[in-house]
Amino acid sequence: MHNRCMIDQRLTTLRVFARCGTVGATAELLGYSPSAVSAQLRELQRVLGMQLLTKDGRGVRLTATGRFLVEGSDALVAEWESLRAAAMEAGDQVQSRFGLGGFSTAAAQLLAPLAAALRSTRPLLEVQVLEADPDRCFDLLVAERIDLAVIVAMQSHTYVEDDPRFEQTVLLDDPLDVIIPSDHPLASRETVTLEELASEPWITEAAGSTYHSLFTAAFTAVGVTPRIAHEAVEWETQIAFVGAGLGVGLLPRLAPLRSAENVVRLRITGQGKPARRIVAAVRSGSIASPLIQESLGILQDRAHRILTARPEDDH
Amino acid sequence: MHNRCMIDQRLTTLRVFARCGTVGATAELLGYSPSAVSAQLRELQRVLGMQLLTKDGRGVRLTATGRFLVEGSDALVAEWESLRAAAMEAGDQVQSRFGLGGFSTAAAQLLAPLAAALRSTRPLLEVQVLEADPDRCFDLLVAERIDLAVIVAMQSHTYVEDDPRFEQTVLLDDPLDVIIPSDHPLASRETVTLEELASEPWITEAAGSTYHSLFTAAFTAVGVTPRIAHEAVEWETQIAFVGAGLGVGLLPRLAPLRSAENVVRLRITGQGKPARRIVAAVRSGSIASPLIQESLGILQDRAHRILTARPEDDH
DNA sequence: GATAACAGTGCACAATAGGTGCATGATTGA
DNA sequence: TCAATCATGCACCTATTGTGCACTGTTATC
Repeated sequence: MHNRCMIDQRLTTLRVFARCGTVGATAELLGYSPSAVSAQLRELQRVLGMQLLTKDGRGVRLTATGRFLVEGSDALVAEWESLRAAAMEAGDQVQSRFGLGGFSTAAAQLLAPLAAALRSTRPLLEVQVLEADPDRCFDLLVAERIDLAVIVAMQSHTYVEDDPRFEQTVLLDDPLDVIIPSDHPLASRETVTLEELASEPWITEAAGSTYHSLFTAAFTAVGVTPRIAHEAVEWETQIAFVGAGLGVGLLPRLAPLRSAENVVRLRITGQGKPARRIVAAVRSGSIASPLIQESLGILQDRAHRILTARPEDDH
Repeated sequence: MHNRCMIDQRLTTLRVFARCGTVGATAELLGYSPSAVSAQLRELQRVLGMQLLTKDGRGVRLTATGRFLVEGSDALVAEWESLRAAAMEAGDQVQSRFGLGGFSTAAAQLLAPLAAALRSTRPLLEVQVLEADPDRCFDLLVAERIDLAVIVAMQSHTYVEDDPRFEQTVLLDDPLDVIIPSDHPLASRETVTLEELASEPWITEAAGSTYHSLFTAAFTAVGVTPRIAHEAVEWETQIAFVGAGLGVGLLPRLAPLRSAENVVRLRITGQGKPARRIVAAVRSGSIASPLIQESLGILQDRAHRILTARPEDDH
């Protein structure tokens, strides 16, 4: 795998390790074997004459020096990205490989169209789309496997909003709609408020999942405590539950209802208009790249079109 | 040759090429064969998807993009150097290899003592000294063959004083002394002025050489036009000429007279006290490194001792 | 204008850096 | 105590990368 980055692969490996914490996970992310990662890190220490790692239980851990180096290298990587982007623009050059990453609905609704659009505007570009959850997207960005990620803005243990390694752009606030069985009394309505559904049995994701906190936030915003009846992992499952009359649920507008039987989607009105914020993330420095800029434009255009589409247009 | 730099070798090659202008010279400087350099540059272009070089006559030349990339990479390299230096300090680590470069007298009078001092204070450090003229020293710095260079501050075609790639520290102003035959009427004097020697036949380096401009500058400062009788390339030759009674000459204090027969060294007094400025140069960013700092200290100490030594102490 | 010198590149071949897979050792939790 | 989890060392292998030489195109010299 040829590296188009000018920063030594071993340093990149160290940076990925800093995110992953274990040699094994680092290897998996970079597409190496654990021994290769181990050897790379050992070699890096030898070459730099620094001790970067120490044994820690059955694993290894960064030393203070190692952490220092990783943190300092953020600026280095950003500098390179920015230089490459500027050189691209200055020379009117074409990028050859472009990696995109995003979580399920984003991949389907935003990245797939983007890839298609880029294929027509830049036939020479080799676009690769990887479906991955937000956390992994950041890992993939650091590992240089992808160049642009579409994620749900949400704090998680491995990610903070103002991480200097990434630059982020808001694409859209994806509103949450309500899905209810088509034989529900409110099914003929155009819109509904959360208060009106306060006593319904709700279907949501498992507590602790990424979207669960979004779910609870939506209700606390309007001062309602929903009764959680069922849990589902995928939207399809949740839709099926609703279709079976087990309860009602929240579905992001981006998630398509497709030809789901017995389920209708209603927009939420009232003070609490829950939404999930969807942002694009790139490595710091690369945002000025023309390819990134074009991609962000296409994504935002697509996002706008989705937001302004009529509720029935579910495809 | 393991690279302790985290910047891709191919980019370093491009940077060296930018200084050398030809593939062959680049290869020589980096210790590669021309084909290897050619292949590296081709590969770099492929990987980055940029055209960096164009044919130019029987050689190749950087494109605008290439120049842009090289210039931009200066900051990148400096950033890395600075990061490495900081990590070294933070982790109290020992550097393993340390390359020194300098022109003849500097190598003998300053670098050799420095290397000796470092060998005792840091036994693990592998010190390498390369004698090279100032121009080549800068090439060697860029090529990462050396880490510190001692040069005579003087404009030349490939070097400008405020090159962002280098950081420079004045070590000493090496005064030029006069050397005259010991049977010369003025030989018993302690000091002399240039005016007193205005009518003597002078021995200097060939016109166009690095030191010739220094020579003429010394005389124009006091409004005297010397009569140049002979030309020599090495100090030893010049001293022999003076010893043979062919004329008088200027000799930097750093250059030792050793056991030269029939020659005495006199200090110059009066308004025109010619000197050559000797500076240490390092890659930008690395100046904060403890090793560099220690070395600069030793060099300056040594320089001070040379300046304050009595004139007779010539060894 | 012929010819020699020079600069860069392509190709066959060789060296070696670097990756894989497995076995091993060390540590933690059940 | 045993199984699970991690890192690492080793033997082996791959493929990246460098070398040497031949070849082409360009410039300078006579």
